[in-house]
Amino acid sequence: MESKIIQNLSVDCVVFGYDTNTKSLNALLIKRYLESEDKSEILVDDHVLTGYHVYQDETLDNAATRVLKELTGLTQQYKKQFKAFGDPDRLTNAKDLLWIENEKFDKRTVTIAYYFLLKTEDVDLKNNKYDAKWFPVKDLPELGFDHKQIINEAYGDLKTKCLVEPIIFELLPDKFTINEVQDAYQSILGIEIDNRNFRRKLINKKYIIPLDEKQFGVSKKPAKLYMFSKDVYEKMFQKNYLINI
Amino acid sequence: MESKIIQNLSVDCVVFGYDTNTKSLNALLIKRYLESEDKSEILVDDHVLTGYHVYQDETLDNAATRVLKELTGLTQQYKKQFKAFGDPDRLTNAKDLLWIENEKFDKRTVTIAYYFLLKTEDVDLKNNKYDAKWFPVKDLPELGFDHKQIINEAYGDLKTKCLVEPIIFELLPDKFTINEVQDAYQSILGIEIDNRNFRRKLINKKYIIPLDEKQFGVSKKPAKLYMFSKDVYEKMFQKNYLINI
DNA sequence: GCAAAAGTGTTGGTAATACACCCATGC
DNA sequence: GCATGGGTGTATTACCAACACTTTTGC
Repeated sequence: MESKIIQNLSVDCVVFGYDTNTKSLNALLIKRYLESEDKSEILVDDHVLTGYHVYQDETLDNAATRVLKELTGLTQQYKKQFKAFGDPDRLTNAKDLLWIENEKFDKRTVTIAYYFLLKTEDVDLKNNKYDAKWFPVKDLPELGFDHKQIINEAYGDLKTKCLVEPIIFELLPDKFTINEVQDAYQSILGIEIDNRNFRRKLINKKYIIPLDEKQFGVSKKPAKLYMFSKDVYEKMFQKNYLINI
Repeated sequence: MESKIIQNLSVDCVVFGYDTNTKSLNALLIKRYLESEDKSEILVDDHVLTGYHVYQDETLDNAATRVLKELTGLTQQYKKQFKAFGDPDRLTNAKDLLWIENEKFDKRTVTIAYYFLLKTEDVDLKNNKYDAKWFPVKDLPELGFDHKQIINEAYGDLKTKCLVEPIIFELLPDKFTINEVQDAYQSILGIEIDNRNFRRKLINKKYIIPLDEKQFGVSKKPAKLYMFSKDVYEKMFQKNYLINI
């Protein structure tokens, strides 16, 4: 027995994928395309986030996880519910109205927005049934609904959060070099960091574990690899209560 | 013409009020009371957050502001939308079901939860039409629905946020003493802070403005008063990008 | 004059910043 | 052997943490 969907409630997923090679934070978007009935005219041709209605018997978190799995096959990624978007006019520009009419959902739909953190390379886009593609967060295409706003707010939340929580490691491979971490911070925050100071700071953390391994297959001097220990991190931060206003 | 409500969507407001005298962070709760038809039996007698359904033509933020105004008369308080709660079973314990039947709203209602920060003394509870009362966050009464969870998550968010943003001043009067700030931090975070270090730290901030005024009407040595300048604060923090993981 | 809370200084350690060159490797 | 990115050290300054007594006031 299929469960029914809640007409006026959806989840939307901002899927952030970081690409270590291009040093770019990307968002995964799907195509929205609609022709007129006689196919003479393109009515809608832009991109949107993946999302879907919430089922009657489903939690919000599960709905988001389901949508992510449907899109990427992945299930265990870092997930955060970061905001609900529910303005009465959030779906009411001309293209959106056409689309809604076609898809038959409620003009006043509230969406619970999540973002996911993962590595671009973890998603196989070949044969993706939604024709999903990565777009740099700093160079987004035309977006339907209020999805540009949703992505930008998610990005803002991510920037704030990565200053105080070690979520940068969700965006990097399990084994990484110090410079890769630095590049990720620089790219995401749009700042420059002094390499010597950054190395010292990171290497001194007990939860940054040096490995007896180096990169291979790189065309220059291979760098030492490290990993992040969530266990060590969490044990340390029973205490950390530093007021920093 | 009255606008229609959205049956399965509500906002709930965690109204935090800090009491400078008792040094207690409180939440404002209203009574939920229901008798059986013959009045022989009390069916429901506990407390809940204030909340209400969202109207069709209303933003989520406006719904929350409306609910706060209805309850307290206040309109300009610090407000944060912090999470949506939408588990299918969030309103399904026995008392909640009785209540829902009586009030005729949807068992599967998603609520967008906000918290507000203000001073206990700003709210006049005399003649409050909802019979609202303050309860210390650390000593909550029996609560209906999932409202204990909502309050606790709001409190958690507040604790995190007051470490990195100057929202503590939303909870204090415009003119405050250094010790009042310290007391507020200690009470909210449940920590002890060294008074000398704390004073030095705070007084050195350019956005903590010393006033040519002292307390009066206190029964011991009156303390110097300060105020917080949001303008100065915001001008400073164009830059502050310190990674602190 | 006394109870209560306000207010005050120093030291040692830790962490942030600023800054420029050598090194190891693959090709 | 050379181009590329990896890796290194020091001095200065700023902030944090620990710690106990004196001062001012209202009563």
